[in-house]
Amino acid sequence: MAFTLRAATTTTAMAARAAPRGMWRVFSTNSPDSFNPPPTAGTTPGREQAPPSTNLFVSGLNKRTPTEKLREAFSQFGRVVDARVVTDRASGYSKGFGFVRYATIEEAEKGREGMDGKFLDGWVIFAEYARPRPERPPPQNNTDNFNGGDSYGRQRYN
DNA sequence: CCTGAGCGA
Repeated sequence: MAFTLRAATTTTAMAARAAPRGMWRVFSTNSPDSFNPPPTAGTTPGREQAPPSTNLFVSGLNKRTPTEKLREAFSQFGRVVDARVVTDRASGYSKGFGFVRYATIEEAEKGREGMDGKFLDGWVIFAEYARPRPERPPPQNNTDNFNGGDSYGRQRYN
């Protein structure tokens, strides 16, 4: 009577290393009893979404995801005119988010609905409309910037 | 080389 010693193989954590850590942040958004939505604070300036445009803001990117990877990922839903992963100019590393510009707003909408919440390089990405932003930092001390001296950007406050 | 909310040189 000899029992075959079958070692309880270490079948632990077999998928724990197959997914990045940021993956679980999506599933950990449950509040047991702390369900208290602020009744008086329904609008948070800054967190609101931007109006539909051809420009998309993609966040949640893997910091190692290159621009071309972002482009070809969004190209499945439309014609990407321009794609860019924002990288820090000082170090050159990605900041974890980027921008994708489609040819039309229709394609941008399909791309947003098609890529929002999807996986890219093992990370759940979020796609939303990018806010209109000045191509240049806010006016500070432009003493020689009257109205016709736009030598850097084309967008002005008029 | 970084590990995570975020809107770009």
